[in-house]
Amino acid sequence: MADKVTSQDVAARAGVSRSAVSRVFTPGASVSDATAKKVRLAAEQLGYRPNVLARSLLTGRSRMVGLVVGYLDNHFYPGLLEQLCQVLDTEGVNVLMFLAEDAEANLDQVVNDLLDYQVDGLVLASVTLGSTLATRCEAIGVPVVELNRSDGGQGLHVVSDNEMGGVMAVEHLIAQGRRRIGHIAGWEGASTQRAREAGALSALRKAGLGLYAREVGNFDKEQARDATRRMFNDAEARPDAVFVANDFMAFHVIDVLRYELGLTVPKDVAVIGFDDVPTAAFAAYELTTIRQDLDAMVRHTAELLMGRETSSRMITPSLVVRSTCGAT
Amino acid sequence: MADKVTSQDVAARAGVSRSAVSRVFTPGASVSDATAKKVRLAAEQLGYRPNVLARSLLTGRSRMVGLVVGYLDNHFYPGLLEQLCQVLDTEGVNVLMFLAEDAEANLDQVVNDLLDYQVDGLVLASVTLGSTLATRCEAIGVPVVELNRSDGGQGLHVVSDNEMGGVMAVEHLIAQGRRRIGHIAGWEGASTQRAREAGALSALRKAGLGLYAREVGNFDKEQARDATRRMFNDAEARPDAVFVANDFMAFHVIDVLRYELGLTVPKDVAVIGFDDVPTAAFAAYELTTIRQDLDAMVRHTAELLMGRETSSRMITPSLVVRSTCGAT
DNA sequence: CTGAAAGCGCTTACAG
DNA sequence: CTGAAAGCGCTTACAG
Repeated sequence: MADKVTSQDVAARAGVSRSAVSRVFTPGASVSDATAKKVRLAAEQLGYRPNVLARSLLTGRSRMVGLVVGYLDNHFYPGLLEQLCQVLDTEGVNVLMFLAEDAEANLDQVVNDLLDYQVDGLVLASVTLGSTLATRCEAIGVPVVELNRSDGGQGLHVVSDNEMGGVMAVEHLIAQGRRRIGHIAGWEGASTQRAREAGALSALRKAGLGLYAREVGNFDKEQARDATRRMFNDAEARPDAVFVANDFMAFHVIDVLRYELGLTVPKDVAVIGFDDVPTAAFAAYELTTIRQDLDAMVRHTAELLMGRETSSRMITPSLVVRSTCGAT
Repeated sequence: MADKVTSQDVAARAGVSRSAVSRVFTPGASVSDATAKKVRLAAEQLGYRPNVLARSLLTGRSRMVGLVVGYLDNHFYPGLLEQLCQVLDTEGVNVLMFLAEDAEANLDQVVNDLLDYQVDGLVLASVTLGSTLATRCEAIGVPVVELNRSDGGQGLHVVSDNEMGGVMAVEHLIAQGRRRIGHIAGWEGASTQRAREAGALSALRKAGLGLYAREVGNFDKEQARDATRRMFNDAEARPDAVFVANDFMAFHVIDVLRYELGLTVPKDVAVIGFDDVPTAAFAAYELTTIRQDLDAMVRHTAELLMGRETSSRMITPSLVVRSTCGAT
């Protein structure tokens, strides 16, 4: 194992000081062309690359952002991760990943770990920070942005206008002639869930309707299936439409409706989801859904992290019509 | 913004030296209970946490591993990422993410970036490193393991026995009575593709058959769809089965077969995929496939990174029978 | 433009 | 068990 080559080595070979070497690798520092040339040559020959960690110790900036995400099963999150990596890459910052499986449970532990790495910022996808830690992050000047969650009224958050999305979903169902509209909810602790449902309820109210049925799927595969079974077990009085709180659950809802209960979508029951993950466009589903503008969400998140923006934002979602909500 | 609290601050408050503070936070160092207690109390009160970056400078270990992955659309990779994060977390190491969209193109750049962060190891999921960089990584003692790719005969790699998988796939098709077997290939530059196809061919040969049709889908959604259209455009002479190089393409192949060409799966044509991603189990697909043992792959990768294992490994895949390959 | 010096926050032999 | 000292690899005022 070769010795690590340091700025000292490069300096020696180039016949300059370490300061000079450092300047050559610091954009905007003042070095003569001659010096720069000598240094770059020596660095090249030696295979020298600055140690980012050592630099961070001095500058106080690590050029890393911590991302904590609850789970990756819902393809919304890999998409988010992908976009975030790309956008941050253009800023020269990397993503330090953290999976908080049991979500809120050990989140404080996770965030502390991340903070120990001196991350320049934190993005919490679908998880919410306790106020103690939030205060601490603020104290040490680390911006934390909640993405797709907006519980703490305090901190920064970037979310879709989920309530508007709920309204759009139900209005579409009603426009298609549906009247017996059910809702399969996600985790009720999530602000996204509450807002989506609130929107749905207000659209129903406006139409002089109420929620025809309601079950909780907790954003979980099996629970969504069970919720569907319960909601449709009375063949006489079943809903003619269901607004599912996210696409991930909607696929399972459709599978149960079609392959277990023998119902036809959309003829017997219309289904609408939320997110517009890639699978929603698959011919086997052709899921009508409320699209979250991931691009705008991630872009604003990056601006917040970079400190070029300082306020939370609500992103406007849009209706994507596919075949699962055809007219009766 | 509060001043950062350092080990010096804690030492002062606890009335000990910085060395003592350091030892308290170094597992296995010798400190008296009394000292430890005083230090922990002071640290607690001050909200002190060791700076991992500073520590890394000394120890030469950053406790970060770089992961570069080509894309996340294929759900195989988010799954892999998830498992890797979990397993490495138990070792106290974090994952520094990097997306190499245009794959092999700027990979060297990406790897250099990662190396600048002093990562303790590198895992390349489905991408392959140029030999120059590979040598450099070896020189500086950074293990690099190729996961789900095994081109460089040199370095460490962890892959499924893809050839065996190809054999299993075709043997299953034959056992179901299929004889006109087509193959929709992935990217031919990938070792995984070549091995899977080689296995398929050898199983066909053994049965006295040849490949009935072949098209290239390049592991891409649209290309897979086009490949399917080309392969099935002659209604008289179409294959009665198709082995698709991965599940991600297989879903699109099935969609085209069913919804564009009006064929029935498996009655008209049997389909078998590779990977066993979660969507394969969805009722809308019920895709028969060759499962890669992600758990074993990730576990071995971690062992290699930790230096507890030193040799490459081939993991045995398994056949998962679902309804897309029913008998004729 | 350039170098000597101090210092980022921590760890680790070395004495005691 | 404990502290003083040196040092990890780099950057940044400060003089020149």
